[in-house]
Amino acid sequence: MSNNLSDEAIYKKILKSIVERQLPPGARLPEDKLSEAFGKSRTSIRKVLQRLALERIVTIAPNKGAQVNRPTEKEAKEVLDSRIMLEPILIPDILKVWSTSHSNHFRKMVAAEKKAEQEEDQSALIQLTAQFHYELAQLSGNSVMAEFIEQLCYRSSLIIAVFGSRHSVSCDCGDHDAFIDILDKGDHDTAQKWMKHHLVHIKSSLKLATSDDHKINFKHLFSTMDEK
Amino acid sequence: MSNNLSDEAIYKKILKSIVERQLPPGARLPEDKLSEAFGKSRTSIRKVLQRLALERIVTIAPNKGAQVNRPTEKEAKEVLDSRIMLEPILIPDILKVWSTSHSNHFRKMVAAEKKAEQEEDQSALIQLTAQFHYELAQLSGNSVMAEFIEQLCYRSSLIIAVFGSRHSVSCDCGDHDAFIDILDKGDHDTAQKWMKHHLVHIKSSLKLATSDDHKINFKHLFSTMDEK
DNA sequence: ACTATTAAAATTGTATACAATGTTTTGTAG
DNA sequence: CTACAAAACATTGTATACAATTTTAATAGT
Repeated sequence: MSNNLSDEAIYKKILKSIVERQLPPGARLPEDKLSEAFGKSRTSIRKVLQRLALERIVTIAPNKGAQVNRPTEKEAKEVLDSRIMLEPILIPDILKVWSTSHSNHFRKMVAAEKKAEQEEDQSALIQLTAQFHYELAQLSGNSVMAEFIEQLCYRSSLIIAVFGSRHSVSCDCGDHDAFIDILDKGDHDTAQKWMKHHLVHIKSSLKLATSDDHKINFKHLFSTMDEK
Repeated sequence: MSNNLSDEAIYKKILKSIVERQLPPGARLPEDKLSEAFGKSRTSIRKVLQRLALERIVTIAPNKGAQVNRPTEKEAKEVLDSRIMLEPILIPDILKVWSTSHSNHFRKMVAAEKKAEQEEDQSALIQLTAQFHYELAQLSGNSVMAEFIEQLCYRSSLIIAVFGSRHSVSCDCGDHDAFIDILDKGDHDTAQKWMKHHLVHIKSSLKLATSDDHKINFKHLFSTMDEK
């Protein structure tokens, strides 16, 4: 493998592999192996892993090293709730700069999403779906907010990997086209409502335990198990 | 100095010094000196500095090392705009859990703010003002949002250090008392409006250059300078 | 065959060494 | 005295060494 990668390049490669689930939640990330794989010393790798840990993509346990973060239900709920709060607010600022060239750009992205869906290229689909959301956020002109949302999108990818049903991803993209239509019309209110519904839909597609599930009924569980 | 500090403890000490302006924007943070001061190797110090850099408290220029971030006007505007967008949204969730004990806790904090103001303890005042905002955010129950706001509060401290007028901080705290009254009444709408106004007021107290200032009129500048 | 204990291997935590780069000082010429 | 050049110094970048810890494997006893 190419031997002359910057820390930033290594960061992006690892992040991509995680977001696209080549490295699934729970996967261990030993410094040695990564060091060897990228042809750089452990020092550089540690730096990258620590960054990923601060971004909550990876967890580092003392003396046990890094592994891909396996989000809890609490985290899943909080991240999705955050997106539901934030992404709609940015729409007025997005519409202020929205132009035909933006419209074309995002339509191309949706086309790529559909292609990935048809070809069952899960990796590309996940990547493109997240990209749609954070590139949109960038249009708001507030890079502080945009970066925060970008981070939430990456975290969402992990959340869907853990709690998503089989349709959590693909359901998602079919709608993006309709959303661009709304933006083209310049309809603030409808666009905000659409975005909120879109994200609520993603959240509700997650298999989050209801409060009842916390008290597992062992009697019921084991009385029915010997039937199969 | 005590020799057995964890990385987290070092992080907090440096952050505190920056937020309270013992280390002002632009101050250099040489690894050697910090290493010596904390009695730990450069490795630990670097880790802490890199974390602070990701949080935008510090900037690291390649081969030049770390210095306390000196926010640009763009950054100042974006951080304050973000707070104006976010902090009011959390108020409904805060009110859901708001209780007498919370009320008492925050009133104590305001009392401490007033005391710091009287005693002209600038450091304590800055710290308490930020704390008021992010402890409030924590009450929302969404720790993802709360952490983000905490970070924005720390960054705001740097922004006020650079662009603040002399009253940017003290003006700020006189009002916090009135805000608790509103929360006690449980008035969603007024509380949200108050918070928005409060933050807009802080933003407008900053000495941000207007667009005209970008083209400096040197002729005018130097023709009037010899008068004094 | 199974568990507990111990030894071996692998992995992370921390310090340090040295190279690469940047900054300051010193010295010299004009 | 100033401007420029060169050397001395200081600082960061990266790799590596070794200690501390965890994980895995092997062994012994029931």
